[in-house]
Amino acid sequence: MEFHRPRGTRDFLPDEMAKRKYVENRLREVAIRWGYGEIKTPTFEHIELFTIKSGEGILGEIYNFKDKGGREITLRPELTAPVVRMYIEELQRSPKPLKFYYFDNCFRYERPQKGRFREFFQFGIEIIGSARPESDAEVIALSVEMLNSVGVRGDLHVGHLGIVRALLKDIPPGHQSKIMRLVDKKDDKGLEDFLDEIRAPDEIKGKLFRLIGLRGINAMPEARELVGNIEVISQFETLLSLLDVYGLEYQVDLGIARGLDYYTGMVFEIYCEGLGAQNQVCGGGSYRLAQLFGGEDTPSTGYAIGFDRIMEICEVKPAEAKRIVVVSFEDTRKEAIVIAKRLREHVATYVDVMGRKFKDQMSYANTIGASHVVIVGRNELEAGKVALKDMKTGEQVLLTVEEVAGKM
RNA sequence: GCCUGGGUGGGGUAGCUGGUUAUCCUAUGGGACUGUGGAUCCCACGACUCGGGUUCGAAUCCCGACCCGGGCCCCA
Repeated sequence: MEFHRPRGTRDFLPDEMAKRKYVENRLREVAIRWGYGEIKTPTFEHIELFTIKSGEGILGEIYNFKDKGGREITLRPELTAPVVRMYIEELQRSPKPLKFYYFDNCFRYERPQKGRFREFFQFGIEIIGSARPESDAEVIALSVEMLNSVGVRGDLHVGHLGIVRALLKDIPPGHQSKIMRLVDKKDDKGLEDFLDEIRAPDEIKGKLFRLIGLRGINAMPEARELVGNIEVISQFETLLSLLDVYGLEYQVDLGIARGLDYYTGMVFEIYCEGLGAQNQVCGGGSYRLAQLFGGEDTPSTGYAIGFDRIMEICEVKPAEAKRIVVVSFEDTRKEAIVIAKRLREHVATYVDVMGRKFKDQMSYANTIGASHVVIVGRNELEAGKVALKDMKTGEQVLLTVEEVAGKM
Protein backbone atom coordinates (compact mmCIF):
# COMPACT_ATOMS: atom_id res chain seq x y z
CA MET A 1 0.00 0.00 0.00
CA GLU A 2 1.40 3.30 -1.05
CA PHE A 3 0.19 6.42 0.66
CA HIS A 4 -0.27 9.88 -0.68
CA ARG A 5 -0.67 13.10 1.15
CA PRO A 6 -4.30 14.20 1.36
CA ARG A 7 -5.52 16.48 -1.36
CA GLY A 8 -4.65 20.09 -0.88
CA THR A 9 -1.81 19.40 1.56
CA ARG A 10 1.89 19.70 0.96
CA ASP A 11 5.17 18.27 2.15
CA PHE A 12 7.93 20.79 2.63
CA LEU A 13 11.45 19.57 1.91
CA PRO A 14 14.54 21.05 3.57
CA ASP A 15 15.35 23.53 0.80
CA GLU A 16 11.87 24.93 0.78
CA MET A 17 11.60 24.92 4.54
CA ALA A 18 14.76 26.97 4.72
CA LYS A 19 13.11 29.54 2.51
CA ARG A 20 9.86 29.48 4.42
CA LYS A 21 11.59 29.79 7.75
CA TYR A 22 13.59 32.69 6.45
CA VAL A 23 10.49 34.55 5.31
CA GLU A 24 8.63 33.68 8.48
CA ASN A 25 11.46 35.05 10.58
CA ARG A 26 11.54 38.25 8.60
CA LEU A 27 7.84 38.79 9.23
CA ARG A 28 8.30 37.96 12.89
CA GLU A 29 11.09 40.46 13.26
CA VAL A 30 8.94 43.22 11.85
CA ALA A 31 6.02 42.37 14.11
CA ILE A 32 8.27 42.27 17.14
CA ARG A 33 9.90 45.58 16.28
CA TRP A 34 6.44 47.13 16.14
CA GLY A 35 5.79 45.85 19.62
CA TYR A 36 3.50 42.93 18.89
CA GLY A 37 3.67 39.77 20.98
CA GLU A 38 3.32 36.29 19.61
CA ILE A 39 0.34 34.20 20.58
CA LYS A 40 -0.73 30.69 19.77
CA THR A 41 -4.19 29.21 19.94
CA PRO A 42 -5.30 25.59 19.56
CA THR A 43 -5.36 23.89 16.21
CA PHE A 44 -9.00 22.96 16.80
CA GLU A 45 -11.88 24.80 18.39
CA HIS A 46 -15.57 24.35 19.02
CA ILE A 47 -17.37 24.66 15.76
CA GLU A 48 -19.77 27.32 17.02
CA LEU A 49 -16.91 29.80 17.24
CA PHE A 50 -16.87 29.88 13.47
CA THR A 51 -20.51 29.34 12.67
CA ILE A 52 -21.50 32.25 14.90
CA LYS A 53 -18.89 34.43 13.30
CA SER A 54 -19.37 33.49 9.69
CA GLY A 55 -22.73 31.78 9.46
CA GLU A 56 -23.79 28.21 8.82
CA GLY A 57 -22.70 28.62 5.27
CA ILE A 58 -19.12 27.90 6.16
CA LEU A 59 -19.91 24.35 7.25
CA GLY A 60 -19.34 23.12 3.77
CA GLU A 61 -15.80 24.42 3.76
CA ILE A 62 -14.75 23.39 7.20
CA TYR A 63 -12.94 20.34 8.56
CA ASN A 64 -15.07 19.23 11.45
CA PHE A 65 -15.65 16.09 13.48
CA LYS A 66 -17.18 14.86 16.69
CA ASP A 67 -14.65 13.99 19.34
CA LYS A 68 -15.02 11.06 21.70
CA GLY A 69 -16.89 13.22 24.16
CA GLY A 70 -19.45 14.10 21.54
CA ARG A 71 -18.21 17.67 21.06
CA GLU A 72 -18.44 19.25 17.64
CA ILE A 73 -14.88 20.21 16.88
CA THR A 74 -13.35 21.91 13.87
CA LEU A 75 -9.87 22.49 12.61
CA ARG A 76 -9.54 26.26 12.61
CA PRO A 77 -10.32 27.79 9.21
CA GLU A 78 -8.80 31.13 10.24
CA LEU A 79 -7.28 32.79 13.26
CA THR A 80 -9.20 35.96 13.99
CA ALA A 81 -12.03 34.21 15.79
CA PRO A 82 -9.70 32.17 18.02
CA VAL A 83 -7.75 35.27 18.94
CA VAL A 84 -10.89 37.10 19.95
CA ARG A 85 -12.06 34.04 21.86
CA MET A 86 -8.76 33.97 23.70
CA TYR A 87 -9.06 37.66 24.44
CA ILE A 88 -12.50 37.27 25.98
CA GLU A 89 -11.51 34.19 27.87
CA GLU A 90 -8.48 35.65 29.60
CA LEU A 91 -7.55 39.17 28.63
CA GLN A 92 -10.59 41.41 28.80
CA ARG A 93 -9.27 43.33 31.79
CA SER A 94 -5.75 43.83 30.52
CA PRO A 95 -4.37 47.23 29.52
CA LYS A 96 -5.31 48.37 26.04
CA PRO A 97 -4.35 48.26 23.36
CA LEU A 98 -3.36 44.62 23.03
CA LYS A 99 -1.09 43.86 20.13
CA PHE A 100 -0.66 40.31 18.94
CA TYR A 101 0.86 38.48 16.04
CA TYR A 102 0.53 34.85 15.03
CA PHE A 103 1.74 32.44 12.43
CA ASP A 104 -0.08 29.15 12.05
CA ASN A 105 -1.73 26.68 9.78
CA CYS A 106 -5.42 26.78 8.98
CA PHE A 107 -7.70 24.34 7.24
CA ARG A 108 -10.45 24.75 4.73
CA TYR A 109 -12.19 22.16 2.63
CA GLU A 110 -12.07 23.86 -0.73
CA ARG A 111 -11.10 22.98 -4.22
CA PRO A 112 -7.33 23.51 -4.38
CA GLN A 113 -5.79 25.72 -7.03
CA LYS A 114 -2.84 28.03 -7.45
CA GLY A 115 -2.19 29.73 -4.12
CA ARG A 116 -5.01 27.86 -2.42
CA PHE A 117 -4.58 24.74 -0.33
CA ARG A 118 -6.60 22.82 2.20
CA GLU A 119 -3.92 23.32 4.77
CA PHE A 120 -2.46 26.77 4.47
CA PHE A 121 -0.57 29.24 6.60
CA GLN A 122 -1.52 32.66 7.77
CA PHE A 123 0.64 35.29 9.32
CA GLY A 124 -1.55 37.85 11.00
CA ILE A 125 -1.77 40.55 13.57
CA GLU A 126 -4.60 41.91 15.68
CA ILE A 127 -4.79 45.06 17.73
CA ILE A 128 -7.53 45.00 20.32
CA GLY A 129 -9.05 47.92 22.16
CA SER A 130 -8.79 50.85 19.81
CA ALA A 131 -11.29 52.11 17.30
CA ARG A 132 -9.24 55.12 16.35
CA PRO A 133 -7.84 55.94 12.92
CA GLU A 134 -4.39 55.77 14.48
CA SER A 135 -4.69 52.05 15.06
CA ASP A 136 -6.19 51.51 11.61
CA ALA A 137 -3.26 53.34 10.06
CA GLU A 138 -0.71 51.47 12.12
CA VAL A 139 -2.17 48.14 11.11
CA ILE A 140 -2.10 49.02 7.44
CA ALA A 141 1.42 50.41 7.63
CA LEU A 142 2.58 47.31 9.45
CA SER A 143 1.13 45.02 6.81
CA VAL A 144 2.90 46.92 4.07
CA GLU A 145 6.17 46.90 5.92
CA MET A 146 5.92 43.18 6.52
CA LEU A 147 5.39 42.53 2.84
CA ASN A 148 8.17 44.89 1.88
CA SER A 149 10.51 43.18 4.29
CA VAL A 150 10.35 40.08 2.12
CA GLY A 151 10.43 41.95 -1.13
CA VAL A 152 6.73 41.83 -1.91
CA ARG A 153 5.11 44.91 -3.32
CA GLY A 154 1.40 44.99 -3.98
CA ASP A 155 -1.49 47.31 -4.62
CA LEU A 156 -2.99 48.58 -1.41
CA HIS A 157 -6.71 49.26 -1.49
CA VAL A 158 -8.33 50.95 1.46
CA GLY A 159 -12.02 51.41 2.07
CA HIS A 160 -14.48 52.08 4.84
CA LEU A 161 -17.68 50.17 5.36
CA GLY A 162 -19.27 52.90 7.42
CA ILE A 163 -19.65 55.05 4.35
CA VAL A 164 -21.61 52.59 2.27
CA ARG A 165 -23.57 51.51 5.31
CA ALA A 166 -24.53 55.11 6.01
CA LEU A 167 -26.05 55.29 2.59
CA LEU A 168 -27.97 52.08 3.22
CA LYS A 169 -29.12 52.97 6.71
CA ASP A 170 -32.82 52.84 5.80
CA ILE A 171 -32.59 49.47 4.14
CA PRO A 172 -33.34 46.40 6.31
CA PRO A 173 -30.17 44.82 7.78
CA GLY A 174 -30.72 41.53 6.02
CA HIS A 175 -30.80 43.24 2.68
CA GLN A 176 -27.77 45.31 3.63
CA SER A 177 -25.72 42.16 4.16
CA LYS A 178 -26.72 40.81 0.81
CA ILE A 179 -25.86 44.11 -0.82
CA MET A 180 -22.43 44.16 0.85
CA ARG A 181 -21.74 40.68 -0.40
CA LEU A 182 -22.60 41.65 -3.95
CA VAL A 183 -20.47 44.76 -3.64
CA ASP A 184 -17.56 42.68 -2.41
CA LYS A 185 -17.92 40.34 -5.35
CA LYS A 186 -18.01 43.29 -7.69
CA ASP A 187 -21.10 41.71 -9.19
CA ASP A 188 -22.70 44.84 -10.62
CA LYS A 189 -25.33 42.94 -12.53
CA GLY A 190 -26.36 40.92 -9.51
CA LEU A 191 -26.37 44.05 -7.39
CA GLU A 192 -28.61 45.89 -9.79
CA ASP A 193 -31.02 42.99 -10.00
CA PHE A 194 -31.17 42.72 -6.25
CA LEU A 195 -31.76 46.42 -5.74
CA ASP A 196 -34.63 46.25 -8.23
CA GLU A 197 -35.97 43.20 -6.47
CA ILE A 198 -36.17 44.93 -3.09
CA ARG A 199 -37.42 48.11 -4.73
CA ALA A 200 -34.59 50.27 -3.45
CA PRO A 201 -35.17 53.95 -4.18
CA ASP A 202 -33.55 55.08 -7.41
CA GLU A 203 -31.67 57.76 -5.56
CA ILE A 204 -29.95 55.27 -3.28
CA LYS A 205 -29.31 52.95 -6.15
CA GLY A 206 -27.60 55.62 -8.18
CA LYS A 207 -25.58 56.86 -5.27
CA LEU A 208 -24.49 53.35 -4.31
CA PHE A 209 -23.11 52.62 -7.72
CA ARG A 210 -21.26 55.91 -7.79
CA LEU A 211 -19.96 55.37 -4.28
CA ILE A 212 -18.54 51.92 -4.79
CA GLY A 213 -16.95 53.06 -8.00
CA LEU A 214 -15.03 55.85 -6.33
CA ARG A 215 -11.28 55.66 -6.59
CA GLY A 216 -8.33 57.89 -6.08
CA ILE A 217 -7.80 61.49 -5.18
CA ASN A 218 -11.29 62.84 -5.70
CA ALA A 219 -13.01 59.96 -3.98
CA MET A 220 -13.53 61.62 -0.64
CA PRO A 221 -15.02 64.92 -1.79
CA GLU A 222 -17.41 63.00 -3.98
CA ALA A 223 -18.29 60.61 -1.20
CA ARG A 224 -19.08 63.54 1.02
CA GLU A 225 -21.36 64.84 -1.65
CA LEU A 226 -23.14 61.52 -1.91
CA VAL A 227 -23.73 60.66 1.72
CA GLY A 228 -23.44 64.03 3.41
CA ASN A 229 -20.93 65.36 5.86
CA ILE A 230 -21.04 62.48 8.30
CA GLU A 231 -18.65 61.45 11.05
CA VAL A 232 -17.25 58.33 9.37
CA ILE A 233 -16.10 60.36 6.41
CA SER A 234 -14.07 62.61 8.64
CA GLN A 235 -12.64 59.60 10.41
CA PHE A 236 -11.74 58.00 7.14
CA GLU A 237 -10.07 61.16 5.96
CA THR A 238 -8.06 61.25 9.15
CA LEU A 239 -7.00 57.70 8.46
CA LEU A 240 -5.96 58.58 4.92
CA SER A 241 -3.92 61.52 6.13
CA LEU A 242 -2.16 59.20 8.56
CA LEU A 243 -1.39 56.81 5.75
CA ASP A 244 0.27 59.75 4.05
CA VAL A 245 2.30 60.31 7.19
CA TYR A 246 3.45 56.71 7.00
CA GLY A 247 4.43 57.40 3.42
CA LEU A 248 2.17 54.75 1.96
CA GLU A 249 0.87 54.56 -1.55
CA TYR A 250 -2.74 53.50 -1.59
CA GLN A 251 -5.94 53.59 -3.51
CA VAL A 252 -9.19 54.56 -1.92
CA ASP A 253 -11.61 51.83 -2.82
CA LEU A 254 -15.09 51.97 -1.38
CA GLY A 255 -15.95 48.82 -3.25
CA ILE A 256 -14.18 46.62 -0.70
CA ALA A 257 -16.80 45.05 1.50
CA ARG A 258 -15.25 41.86 2.86
CA GLY A 259 -18.63 40.20 2.91
CA LEU A 260 -19.14 39.73 6.59
CA ASP A 261 -21.33 41.69 8.92
CA TYR A 262 -18.94 42.16 11.81
CA TYR A 263 -16.57 44.32 9.84
CA THR A 264 -17.48 47.78 10.94
CA GLY A 265 -15.08 50.38 9.65
CA MET A 266 -11.85 50.43 7.77
CA VAL A 267 -11.18 47.55 5.41
CA PHE A 268 -8.15 46.96 3.25
CA GLU A 269 -6.77 44.45 0.83
CA ILE A 270 -3.44 44.07 -0.91
CA TYR A 271 -3.16 42.44 -4.32
CA CYS A 272 -0.17 41.08 -6.20
CA GLU A 273 0.62 39.96 -9.69
CA GLY A 274 1.66 36.48 -10.58
CA LEU A 275 -0.78 34.52 -8.47
CA GLY A 276 -3.49 33.68 -10.95
CA ALA A 277 -7.00 33.99 -9.62
CA GLN A 278 -5.91 34.10 -5.99
CA ASN A 279 -4.19 37.45 -6.16
CA GLN A 280 -5.01 38.77 -2.71
CA VAL A 281 -2.02 38.41 -0.41
CA CYS A 282 -3.36 40.33 2.55
CA GLY A 283 -6.72 41.40 3.83
CA GLY A 284 -8.06 42.92 6.97
CA GLY A 285 -9.98 45.65 8.66
CA SER A 286 -11.58 46.75 11.86
CA TYR A 287 -14.31 44.64 13.32
CA ARG A 288 -16.41 43.98 16.38
CA LEU A 289 -16.48 40.33 17.21
CA ALA A 290 -16.08 40.37 20.97
CA GLN A 291 -19.70 40.95 21.83
CA LEU A 292 -20.75 38.34 19.31
CA PHE A 293 -18.71 35.88 21.37
CA GLY A 294 -20.24 36.97 24.65
CA GLY A 295 -17.68 39.53 25.70
CA GLU A 296 -17.93 43.26 26.10
CA ASP A 297 -18.13 45.21 22.90
CA THR A 298 -14.50 45.83 21.98
CA PRO A 299 -13.15 47.34 18.80
CA SER A 300 -10.39 45.42 17.06
CA THR A 301 -8.39 45.73 13.92
CA GLY A 302 -6.30 43.12 12.21
CA TYR A 303 -5.26 41.40 9.05
CA ALA A 304 -3.94 38.13 7.77
CA ILE A 305 -1.22 37.62 5.22
CA GLY A 306 -1.57 34.59 2.99
CA PHE A 307 1.82 33.14 3.74
CA ASP A 308 1.74 30.55 0.98
CA ARG A 309 0.91 33.20 -1.54
CA ILE A 310 3.77 35.43 -0.64
CA MET A 311 6.04 32.40 -0.80
CA GLU A 312 4.98 32.07 -4.43
CA ILE A 313 6.07 35.54 -5.38
CA CYS A 314 8.72 36.67 -2.95
CA GLU A 315 12.26 36.42 -4.15
CA VAL A 316 14.48 35.77 -1.20
CA LYS A 317 17.64 33.79 -1.01
CA PRO A 318 18.58 32.76 2.48
CA ALA A 319 22.32 32.75 2.98
CA GLU A 320 23.64 29.24 2.45
CA ALA A 321 24.21 27.65 5.80
CA LYS A 322 27.84 26.77 6.35
CA ARG A 323 28.38 23.09 6.81
CA ILE A 324 31.40 20.92 7.13
CA VAL A 325 31.97 17.22 6.70
CA VAL A 326 34.36 15.30 8.88
CA VAL A 327 36.04 12.69 6.71
CA SER A 328 37.82 9.74 8.24
CA PHE A 329 39.42 6.40 7.50
CA GLU A 330 38.65 2.94 8.73
CA ASP A 331 41.06 3.34 11.61
CA THR A 332 40.02 6.86 12.63
CA ARG A 333 36.24 6.63 12.69
CA LYS A 334 35.93 6.94 16.42
CA GLU A 335 38.22 9.94 16.54
CA ALA A 336 36.11 11.52 13.81
CA ILE A 337 32.98 11.19 15.91
CA VAL A 338 34.66 12.92 18.82
CA ILE A 339 35.94 15.72 16.62
CA ALA A 340 32.56 16.17 14.94
CA LYS A 341 30.96 16.45 18.34
CA ARG A 342 33.33 19.27 19.24
CA LEU A 343 32.77 21.09 15.94
CA ARG A 344 29.00 20.90 16.26
CA GLU A 345 29.23 23.42 19.03
CA HIS A 346 30.00 25.93 16.29
CA VAL A 347 28.81 24.73 12.92
CA ALA A 348 26.58 22.19 11.19
CA THR A 349 28.78 19.12 10.96
CA TYR A 350 28.32 15.87 9.08
CA VAL A 351 30.07 12.64 9.76
CA ASP A 352 29.82 9.48 7.69
CA VAL A 353 27.16 6.99 8.74
CA MET A 354 27.28 4.87 5.60
CA GLY A 355 30.56 3.06 6.20
CA ARG A 356 31.93 4.76 3.13
CA LYS A 357 35.51 4.81 2.06
CA PHE A 358 37.57 7.94 2.25
CA LYS A 359 37.10 8.92 -1.33
CA ASP A 360 33.37 8.41 -1.27
CA GLN A 361 33.11 10.52 1.83
CA MET A 362 34.85 13.31 -0.04
CA SER A 363 32.48 12.85 -2.90
CA TYR A 364 29.52 13.04 -0.56
CA ALA A 365 30.86 16.25 0.95
CA ASN A 366 30.96 17.67 -2.52
CA THR A 367 27.45 16.47 -3.32
CA ILE A 368 25.87 18.18 -0.36
CA GLY A 369 27.80 21.38 -1.02
CA ALA A 370 29.96 21.36 2.08
CA SER A 371 32.01 24.48 2.44
CA HIS A 372 34.83 22.67 4.22
CA VAL A 373 36.00 19.18 4.92
CA VAL A 374 37.93 18.18 8.00
CA ILE A 375 40.17 15.22 7.29
CA VAL A 376 40.88 12.98 10.22
CA GLY A 377 43.75 10.63 9.34
CA ARG A 378 46.41 8.79 11.28
CA ASN A 379 49.13 11.12 10.04
CA GLU A 380 47.27 14.21 11.18
CA LEU A 381 46.28 12.73 14.51
CA GLU A 382 49.85 11.79 15.28
CA ALA A 383 50.74 15.45 14.88
CA GLY A 384 47.81 16.34 17.15
CA LYS A 385 46.02 18.01 14.25
CA VAL A 386 43.48 17.60 11.47
CA ALA A 387 43.43 18.87 7.91
CA LEU A 388 40.93 21.58 7.04
CA LYS A 389 40.15 21.70 3.37
CA ASP A 390 38.30 24.52 1.70
CA MET A 391 36.05 22.90 -0.89
CA LYS A 392 35.85 26.01 -3.03
CA THR A 393 39.54 26.76 -3.38
CA GLY A 394 40.83 23.28 -2.66
CA GLU A 395 43.33 24.71 -0.21
CA GLN A 396 44.20 22.59 2.74
CA VAL A 397 45.88 23.46 6.04
CA LEU A 398 46.91 21.54 9.12
CA LEU A 399 45.25 22.81 12.29
CA THR A 400 44.32 21.60 15.73
CA VAL A 401 40.67 20.84 16.32
CA GLU A 402 40.46 23.90 18.54
CA GLU A 403 41.82 26.08 15.77
CA VAL A 404 39.23 24.69 13.35
CA ALA A 405 36.47 25.28 15.88
CA GLY A 406 37.70 28.82 16.33
CA LYS A 407 37.48 29.50 12.61
CA MET A 408 33.85 28.46 12.37
C1' G B 1 -20.67 21.38 -6.85
C1' C B 2 -19.28 23.08 -12.15
C1' C B 3 -15.73 23.80 -16.45
C1' U B 4 -10.97 22.51 -18.46
C1' G B 5 -5.99 20.19 -19.20
C1' G B 6 -3.24 16.06 -17.70
C1' G B 7 -1.44 11.08 -15.28
C1' U B 8 5.09 6.36 -18.31
C1' G B 9 10.97 4.41 -12.72
C1' G B 10 12.49 9.32 -7.19
C1' G B 11 12.71 13.75 -10.89
C1' G B 12 12.56 14.92 -16.32
C1' U B 13 11.22 12.34 -20.84
C1' A B 14 10.62 8.94 -25.81
C1' G B 15 6.95 5.79 -27.46
C1' C B 16 0.82 7.06 -27.82
C1' U B 17 -2.23 6.91 -36.43
C1' G B 18 -2.01 -0.58 -31.62
C1' G B 19 2.74 -5.49 -32.66
C1' U B 20 9.06 -8.64 -29.36
C1' U B 21 12.87 -7.98 -23.31
C1' A B 22 9.12 0.22 -22.99
C1' U B 23 13.70 4.79 -24.87
C1' C B 24 17.02 8.31 -23.08
C1' C B 25 18.80 11.76 -19.29
C1' U B 26 19.25 12.51 -14.25
C1' A B 27 19.12 11.02 -9.25
C1' U B 28 20.04 7.07 -5.75
C1' G B 29 22.96 2.47 -3.79
C1' G B 30 27.36 -0.39 -4.88
C1' G B 31 32.08 -1.15 -7.47
C1' A B 32 36.76 0.33 -10.38
C1' C B 33 40.38 4.47 -9.82
C1' U B 34 43.37 1.30 -3.26
C1' G B 35 44.87 9.23 1.86
C1' U B 36 41.83 13.88 -1.32
C1' G B 37 35.69 15.95 -4.19
C1' G B 38 33.26 17.45 -9.17
C1' A B 39 35.17 13.31 -14.31
C1' U B 40 34.85 8.52 -16.63
C1' C B 41 33.49 3.37 -16.81
C1' C B 42 30.73 -0.95 -14.84
C1' C B 43 26.72 -3.11 -11.91
C1' A B 44 22.23 -2.55 -9.29
C1' C B 45 17.65 -0.15 -8.43
C1' G B 46 13.33 1.42 -10.53
C1' A B 47 7.55 3.12 -14.33
C1' C B 48 2.96 2.56 -18.26
C1' U B 49 -2.78 5.41 -11.89
C1' C B 50 -6.78 1.68 -11.41
C1' G B 51 -10.97 -1.16 -13.47
C1' G B 52 -13.75 -2.54 -17.55
C1' G B 53 -14.33 -2.71 -23.05
C1' U B 54 -12.60 -3.29 -28.42
C1' U B 55 -8.69 -6.64 -30.47
C1' C B 56 -5.18 -12.43 -32.01
C1' G B 57 -2.52 -8.47 -29.38
C1' A B 58 -3.44 -2.13 -25.55
C1' A B 59 1.24 2.42 -22.41
C1' U B 60 -1.13 3.42 -27.19
C1' C B 61 -8.12 3.27 -29.10
C1' C B 62 -13.13 3.68 -26.15
C1' C B 63 -15.81 4.11 -21.30
C1' G B 64 -15.69 4.73 -16.11
C1' A B 65 -13.29 5.62 -11.48
C1' C B 66 -9.32 7.78 -8.82
C1' C B 67 -5.57 11.39 -8.45
C1' C B 68 -3.02 16.03 -9.86
C1' G B 69 -2.86 20.98 -12.10
C1' G B 70 -5.50 25.43 -13.89
C1' G B 71 -10.14 28.17 -13.91
C1' C B 72 -15.30 29.09 -11.81
C1' C B 73 -18.34 29.12 -7.10
C1' C B 74 -16.57 30.50 -2.46
C1' C B 75 -12.89 33.10 -0.10
C1' A B 76 -14.07 33.90 7.28
